[in-house]
Amino acid sequence: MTIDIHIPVVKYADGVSTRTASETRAKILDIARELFAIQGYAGTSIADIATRLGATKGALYYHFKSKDQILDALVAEPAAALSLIAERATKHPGPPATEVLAALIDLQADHPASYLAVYAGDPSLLKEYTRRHNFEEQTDQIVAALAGPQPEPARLIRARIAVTAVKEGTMAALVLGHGHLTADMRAEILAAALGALGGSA
Amino acid sequence: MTIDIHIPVVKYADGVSTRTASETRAKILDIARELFAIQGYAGTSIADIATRLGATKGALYYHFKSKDQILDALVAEPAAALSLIAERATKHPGPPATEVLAALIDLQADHPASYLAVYAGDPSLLKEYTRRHNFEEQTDQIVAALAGPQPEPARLIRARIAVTAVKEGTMAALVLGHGHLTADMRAEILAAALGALGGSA
DNA sequence: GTCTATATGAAGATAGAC
DNA sequence: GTCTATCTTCATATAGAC
Repeated sequence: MTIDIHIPVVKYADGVSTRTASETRAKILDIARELFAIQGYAGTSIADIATRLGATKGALYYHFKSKDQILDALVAEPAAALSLIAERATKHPGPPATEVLAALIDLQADHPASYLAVYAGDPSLLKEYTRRHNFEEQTDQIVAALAGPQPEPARLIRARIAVTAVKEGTMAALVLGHGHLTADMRAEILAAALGALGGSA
Repeated sequence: MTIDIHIPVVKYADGVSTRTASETRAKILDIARELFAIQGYAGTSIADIATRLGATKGALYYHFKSKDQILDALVAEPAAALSLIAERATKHPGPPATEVLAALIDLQADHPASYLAVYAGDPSLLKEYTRRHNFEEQTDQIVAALAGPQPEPARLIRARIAVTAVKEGTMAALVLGHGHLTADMRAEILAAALGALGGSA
């Protein structure tokens, strides 16, 4: 899950040599992603991140104004993607389940660590983040779309299970595959989710 | 999810009338269960719990020596039950999947809120609690037992999805049913999980 | 059993030197 | 861009009166 980044030393006109701010920023986000996933958002301190960065809190605050901002930066991209999936799923009357579930798999595969931390359900993160964005509602929309119009409770449950299945399955597959998701695995996860969703689709 | 408890006023020989310690203790655990589930372990303070209790932190510390102890008390029972399921699943060479998954459903239905908080994967809680107990290993054992001997990666993934399916499905069903799990729903969840698990069982 | 008051420490955040 | 030093807030936990 850790990404090796080659850090170039940049020469400025005035002769100051240093790592670029954007490189450091990216590194901070990598560390935060991992720690939030392991310890949760509330369970991770700025000091934790700074230590792993090999720097001090002061340095970190040069790059981010607050802990919230780190979270925002981390979550922004996958949040937008999830929002798009929810929107599409809701718009069309009966979107093929296969399509929606596949989109969820690909979303998570594209943003493994941050998606994991966000979507895996860290309560402290959800609580903090829901003040501005809205994950649960988007998930609910996707579940509702999968369940179809006027669903029985049983159908709703199965839809929710299917969504969770792609989440857990993709996460597990990424772990087994050291960060890479094979086409075979993707198909397998999709099949399992559809198996859970059951009849009609 | 909140349980209405009738609080008896106890008359002691010396004339002191008060709520019994065990009643208050139980109430504290109820509140902690709920808050931990919503905000996470790290995201919930002793003050939060005391406020909801309508008492002060000092009073709370009379009943529990530390925040850790509240967690321990909360988790002890479902943890023991999960441990038993894992043990049984591992012992018998090829335990019927239906049996194992049903046991998981019933476990969660019997301990909804605390099981939810424990098992739903609050990272801060996991981190804190894994120092003494071991949930992930037990889950892994159950997954391995479901997958069978020398499983392909795909089979492992499906087994993990099946376990997650009963977790999520039961939780969703309990929410829909206001805390009660009907036999129909139980069967539906089991079917969905088996559908995700796929061939052979 | 519950209260008030307080000790102690950790965490988020800022100021200003280098 | 990074450091040290410091401020502030909030959390866990304790002490002792009632």
